[in-house]
Amino acid sequence: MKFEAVTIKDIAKALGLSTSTVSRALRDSYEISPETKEKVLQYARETNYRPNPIALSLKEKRSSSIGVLVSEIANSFFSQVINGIESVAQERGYNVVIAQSKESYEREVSALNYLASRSVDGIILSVSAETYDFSAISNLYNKGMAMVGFDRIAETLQMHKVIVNNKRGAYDATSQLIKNGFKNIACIASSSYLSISKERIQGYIDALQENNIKVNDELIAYCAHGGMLYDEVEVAMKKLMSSTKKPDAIIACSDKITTNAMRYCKKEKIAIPEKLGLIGFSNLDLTELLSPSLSVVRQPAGDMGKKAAELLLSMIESKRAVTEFQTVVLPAEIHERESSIK
Amino acid sequence: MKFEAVTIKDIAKALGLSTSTVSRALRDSYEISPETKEKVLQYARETNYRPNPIALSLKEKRSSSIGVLVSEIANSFFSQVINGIESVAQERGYNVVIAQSKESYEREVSALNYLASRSVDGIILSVSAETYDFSAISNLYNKGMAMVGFDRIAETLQMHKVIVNNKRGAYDATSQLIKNGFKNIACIASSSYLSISKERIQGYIDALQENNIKVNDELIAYCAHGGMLYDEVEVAMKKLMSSTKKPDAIIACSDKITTNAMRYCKKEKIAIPEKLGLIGFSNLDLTELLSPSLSVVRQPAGDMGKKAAELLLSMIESKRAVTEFQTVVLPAEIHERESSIK
DNA sequence: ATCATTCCCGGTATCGATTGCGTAAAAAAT
DNA sequence: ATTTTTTACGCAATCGATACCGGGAATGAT
Repeated sequence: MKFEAVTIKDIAKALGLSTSTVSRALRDSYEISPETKEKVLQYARETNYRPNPIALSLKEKRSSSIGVLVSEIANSFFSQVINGIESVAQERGYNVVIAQSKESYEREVSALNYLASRSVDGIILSVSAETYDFSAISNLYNKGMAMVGFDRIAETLQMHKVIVNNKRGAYDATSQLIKNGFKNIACIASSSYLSISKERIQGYIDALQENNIKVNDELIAYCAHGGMLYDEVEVAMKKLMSSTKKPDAIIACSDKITTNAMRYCKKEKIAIPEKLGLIGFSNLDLTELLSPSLSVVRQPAGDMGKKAAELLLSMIESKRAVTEFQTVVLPAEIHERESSIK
Repeated sequence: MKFEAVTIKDIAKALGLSTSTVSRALRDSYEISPETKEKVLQYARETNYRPNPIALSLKEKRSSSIGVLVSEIANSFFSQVINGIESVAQERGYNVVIAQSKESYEREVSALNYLASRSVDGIILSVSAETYDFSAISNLYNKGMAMVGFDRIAETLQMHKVIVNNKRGAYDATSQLIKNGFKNIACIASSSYLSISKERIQGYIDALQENNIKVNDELIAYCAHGGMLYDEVEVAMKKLMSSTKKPDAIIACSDKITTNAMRYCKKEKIAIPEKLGLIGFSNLDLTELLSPSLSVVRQPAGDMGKKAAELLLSMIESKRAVTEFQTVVLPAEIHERESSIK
């Protein structure tokens, strides 16, 4: 048995009316007599009639759905963002279609094409760690697809963006390590291509310079896959820990990097914070239960998702082309716990 | 500017052919001459033609999309399940539409109607903690909507189901606490309505009885919202800790309950495992970094999602009605760490 | 040269809902 | 009683793609 919904045609046939009359009755048109309206409405209620959204989409050339492209759903930050997006979308009658890039440029491009070919009305995306060529995105964008970027954004593209104050977050985190007596602070970032990496590293550098600490390139490491793989974080940690001036603290620039760095320390029995201070960007909601409790820079992920969805829907629903682009910058929260206090 | 894709009509007009010819050429019909085919295919490639899935959906009466209904996306277990579902769906040309119940029966029903009205071809769902009336689900199911349940299933409904061996998982976890010398073991479960609660409690009881420990109802607590709210877990913990025979260990039956119980202990300075042993169901991927490292029963969430998606797609794509229903039971993994070892 | 067959392709209905236009019947105006 | 207006509804096109049916032209057969 196949799921078959009641159509306007069924109602028309049952009541001996034409489909146009039924349609107009349902939309409460003045051209329909009160008695006919009542009959139609009652029958529609009884049969639990719902307009077929696919037929509507075809007619209206819009699908009332938005695509979300992230590197990985099973990542607390992204799932919190999706949570925010979904709440706004649901409220406004849109559904959310999700796709993952798994930090692969290739998968990102195919996911974009997939979403476009699935006729979503707009796309909210955070680029993969491998992405430095934004032409696939800009092509789609230039064809008129509504798009909003968040977190990892394509800097060169003119579009609405939702980010946190990454530089400030990293600056505050680094300053805090300095204030707590750490002298030789290293930084592990995601892929060097990413906007967030650049901004966070800049915040780190600014804090060092403001405290008259020389910036040492040897103490900056990158993870090409955004820390998704434990191994790349281990490599980065090994490199840092074997540098000529061994660091006494680390600022980690993403969720996965932070936790994988912690894993490495546990494995190598490096005491945190005694031997190595640690603070990292993270949206896990139990960092205070870690051992030691973890100091984090937290992004307001839910709010970011909500804001991105609102921007996208306003673009989709605006009559004329959008020419002014907003970059919404939300504040990052710092939670100082044990891991960054000597 | 609105996103406008190339249609079959555009191709027909450009090449001076009819839409039917173009359609057939694209589908490589024998009725079309090789020259015409080549012209059409080339033009389609140049213009990056993609068939409009909405038009196809309307014609074929299927949308090539599946709905997923979970209580909360931002929950590691569910996001891992969705991850698995998405990987299978993507591969088979389906997209995934997500909806959340937030543990509310009302939201669950409206989300179900929403998904059905959005013309998904099938639904994968895990019921909310509030749900004990499965009529909304069975109504939809009886109308012919393909559905697969996972984790929290509707026991009375005849449908494909994917679960873990909950009884065994809880049995093993409890046995382990007993083996480690805990004498007075309490259990905190989700809502008493849920299949998983019943099964896990049964596993707990079986383990106690097998070890000749009297089951004490005072030591079984429930969380109506599945532990989603910290407060309900705190209430449960307080109740347990003030019972006549104060427990020396706890088995927690969901992700949120486990971590919130740990939060409570931290807040109340109850030493784990010295004062209170703890083991819980959880799919967080950093439980080994917690303080103390947390003993968990872990569900193979990704595999559950994959299996559920495969079952659903086979249902959707099968010609005839499905009459034999599978219940796939995957093993739960036990990870013994510090929190359950005295 | 005439008829039949094959090859290629176009016309049109269909899916469900909306909407501009046309129109019969009833009501109102003259 | 005739004309005009209003009421209340149906017809048909539309959105994009597919598929059944039908038909013109070229080829082959007789």
